[in-house]
Amino acid sequence: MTYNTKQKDDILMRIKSKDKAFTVKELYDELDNIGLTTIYRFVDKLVGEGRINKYIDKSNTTYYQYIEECDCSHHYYLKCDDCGIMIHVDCDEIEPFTAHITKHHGFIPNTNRIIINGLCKECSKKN
Amino acid sequence: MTYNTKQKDDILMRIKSKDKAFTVKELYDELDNIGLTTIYRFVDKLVGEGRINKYIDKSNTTYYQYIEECDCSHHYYLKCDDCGIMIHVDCDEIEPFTAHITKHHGFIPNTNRIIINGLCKECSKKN
DNA sequence: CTAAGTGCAAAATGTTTGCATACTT
DNA sequence: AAGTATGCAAACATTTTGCACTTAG
Repeated sequence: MTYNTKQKDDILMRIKSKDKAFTVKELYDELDNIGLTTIYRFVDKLVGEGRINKYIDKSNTTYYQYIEECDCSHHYYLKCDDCGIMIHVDCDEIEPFTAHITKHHGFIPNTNRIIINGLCKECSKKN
Repeated sequence: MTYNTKQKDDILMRIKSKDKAFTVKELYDELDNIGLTTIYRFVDKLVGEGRINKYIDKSNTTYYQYIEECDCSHHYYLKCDDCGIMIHVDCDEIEPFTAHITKHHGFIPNTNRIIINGLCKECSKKN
């Protein structure tokens, strides 16, 4: 139903190796012998499967970020509005909050994709 | 330094009247005698000022959403991955969580822009 | 052998820029 | 009057599509 190819392997490996958000163009420049179209199609597929996040910044650039496949259901991301870094956090403190949302607001949070925007330690010092 | 114009008033009023995310095109179609460029420029400015959120969905459409100017520092949004609705919630339960992030992770959450993705009541019933 | 995937070139879409004109202060 | 803002048309960048070809199962 879906075939494994060298291209997909290469793209995914590259994506997994990144510790911060990336653009399609970046990926394209880093990978050899892989067409832009292929990257768009595969990246879209991963977004559809919820394996990577997609977002857009002020300057209208679209970024993607890989979502670690971890067994923990208590993780979230801290994304700095200033430098753009995305910090993966794994801690239980989010539990009471998500539990509250489910119970009182009837909303089921997707714990794989919780992103808290704000200022990271370094950037908050600078300002 | 910055002039008030009918166009800006019209656009802002329209934005404020919306209870869900909107696109630039939508705004353009609803407003009379305002150029697309003007809308892009003004909306970008609001994004820069942190008065509206900008995000992109799977189908590559860019959406904007007005951030209510409320004095409360305990609010957040619940955004449904399925139907796209964005629910504004104002409740204290988020406090311990954001306090934890500040204290233990040295990260200062922007409490105006916390968005929790997941499934709303209606959509979770459907699935 | 068949279904799925690839990649080019072309098309479509969305966004930004240059510039002359109009409006605010 | 001086500094901004507007809006058109053109330029630009990004993303998608059609299609012939290749590859995985």
